Amino acid sequence: MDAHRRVTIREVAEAAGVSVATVSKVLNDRYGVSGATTEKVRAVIEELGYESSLVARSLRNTKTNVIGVLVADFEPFSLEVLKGAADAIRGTGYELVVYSAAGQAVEHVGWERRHLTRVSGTLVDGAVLVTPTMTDVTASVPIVAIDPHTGRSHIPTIDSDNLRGGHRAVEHLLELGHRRIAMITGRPDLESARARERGYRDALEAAGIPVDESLIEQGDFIPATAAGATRRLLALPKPPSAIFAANDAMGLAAIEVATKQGLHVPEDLSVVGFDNVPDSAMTAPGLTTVEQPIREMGRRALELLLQQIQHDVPRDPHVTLATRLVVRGSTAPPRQER
Amino acid sequence: MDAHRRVTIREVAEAAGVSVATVSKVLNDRYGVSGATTEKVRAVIEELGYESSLVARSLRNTKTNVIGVLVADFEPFSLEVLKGAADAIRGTGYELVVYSAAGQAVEHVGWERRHLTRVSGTLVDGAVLVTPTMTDVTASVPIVAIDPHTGRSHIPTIDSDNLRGGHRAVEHLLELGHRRIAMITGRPDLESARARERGYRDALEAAGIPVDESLIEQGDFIPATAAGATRRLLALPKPPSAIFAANDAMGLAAIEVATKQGLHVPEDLSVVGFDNVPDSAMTAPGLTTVEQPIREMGRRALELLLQQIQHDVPRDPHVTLATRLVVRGSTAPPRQER
DNA sequence: ATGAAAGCGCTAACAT
DNA sequence: ATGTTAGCGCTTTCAT
Repeated sequence: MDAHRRVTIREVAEAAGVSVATVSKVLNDRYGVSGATTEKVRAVIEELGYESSLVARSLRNTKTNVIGVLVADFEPFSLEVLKGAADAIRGTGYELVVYSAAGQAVEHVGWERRHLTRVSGTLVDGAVLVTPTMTDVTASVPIVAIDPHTGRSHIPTIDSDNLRGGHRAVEHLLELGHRRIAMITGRPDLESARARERGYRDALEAAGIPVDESLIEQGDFIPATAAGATRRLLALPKPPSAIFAANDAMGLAAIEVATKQGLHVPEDLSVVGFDNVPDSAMTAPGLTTVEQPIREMGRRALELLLQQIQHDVPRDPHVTLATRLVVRGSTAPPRQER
Repeated sequence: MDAHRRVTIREVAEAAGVSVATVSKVLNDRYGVSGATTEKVRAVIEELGYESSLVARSLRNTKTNVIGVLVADFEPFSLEVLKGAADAIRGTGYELVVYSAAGQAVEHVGWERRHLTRVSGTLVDGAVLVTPTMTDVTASVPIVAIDPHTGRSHIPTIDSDNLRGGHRAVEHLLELGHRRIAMITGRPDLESARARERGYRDALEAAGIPVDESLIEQGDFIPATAAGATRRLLALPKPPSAIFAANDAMGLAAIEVATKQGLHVPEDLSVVGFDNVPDSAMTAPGLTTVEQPIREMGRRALELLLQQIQHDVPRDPHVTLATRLVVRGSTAPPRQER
């Protein structure tokens, strides 16, 4: 396997009959090397297939031309972010390196601190943290957080408008004529989940409908938990005519439970989700949901990071992107208008 | 931003009143450090938030406990591979680092050689190359290729059974009663595309149907090209009753063209694709297609790599995973059986 | 124009 | 048990 040991700058220097310093100068287009020598060295580099070691170079230099993206795992959200990051980095001359904590102790809160510390200052010129569990991190390079669990903080942050998204979801149900609207909430320790619930409450209050706490169930973003919540809601003396679930997975679970109980969605029960994951379009009926511009979030995070790295301009450090209501078949006016 | 400079082992040593060597020993659980000193050092590490630099450590050590995955870009195929790789790395203690050539000159054939050379020998203990354009790479670490453009080579390879997949697609159409079956082929420079075409030819011959070259159009995996090909096929004096497209994107394009011409799919024309991308399930009618187990390919690649790294067992270096026919609404018996 | 030497942060002999 | 030293591959003064 390792028939070919790594070719080092030393070997290039020896083969070209010059010093390592000279080779380094050629590599980095520094002044002070004659044309003839440059050509000679270039030829040897080509012949030996030499490529400088990213590691050695990083150790010596401050600048590496590498941007790091730190994710807890490769799941739909982070993968979509990566697409956006790739969009934004195209043509910038920077390389993108993604670190996943997947193999290590991911469950440990603070994975991002460990990883960030290991790569910042060496190896990367800046980093994007995807859904970090904490934001009180310090690093020797600029960092940007995407949708941090704890909400905005002192580090630049990209998130989407969960508050208005939640508001819009409920508004849509109100417009259809619903008055008893339940909510299955997300994990209360996550800022995004809390904002969605706030949107729900705000929209009801704006419509002059008092919030009925018995219509609010905690779902923790987990389908199984949401299924139980749905059963309880439907068993209520006065069950809701619509449910707003804090994410699509829970919304789909709610539809499944309702359908199993012989109810028709949307005729007997309307359901709205959040996220717009691919699954939500593939079921019958399609799930009405609030879309987050995840790819755009990745793009913007990278742009913000590059700005900081290149111009060192603080700019607007907190960007909130708009969410968008996607209406599909899971919502309709309630059976009996009043 | 860099209020906090990177904490180095030196600073830890000074703060603890010991030498760097001692700190290093504590970090790596080496013998020869008293309990008291160990505790003292640990405390300082905790207090200063020290984390060893991945770069410096890599430069010094042979082993880094990091696996590299090299992709040309973040697109659906490579992202699915990443999920599989993450599956396989969980609990192994290895970290996953993904390098994307996206920001650089991707179009340049041989991106993988450049990247591999830069990270191998330092920084990673092994690497997975995703759809590399070349496989005559040498590296100082074990490498595994997934679905290389050029087919199998001397390096361990994971691919899927394109030959049998193509065969199965056509077999399905034959079973439905089709006899005039056209094919829109992929990029002829890619081994996977050639294998799919071979499967098509084999299946026809096995059924005793001579291959009609006028029914074979080159589509290059590009929807627009496939659309033109479909038009030509449908304009034939004796048009085909079914089309096998070498990928889903082209299959969907074929359906679109046929529908625009007033034909009904599958009544007037059956279409089979290849890949089973999410889109193929979301259209009406759903596209019958051949599924590649992409995630599984990522998983197996990582397993194969770890085997090589850990036990150095060559094992079976070429793994071909089975493809699977997914029947949806785009195929049916031809209108007039003969 | 070229090279010798120092040092980036770390580990591993080899002293002591 | 602890420290001293050399060196991983590279860049960058500073001499020559």
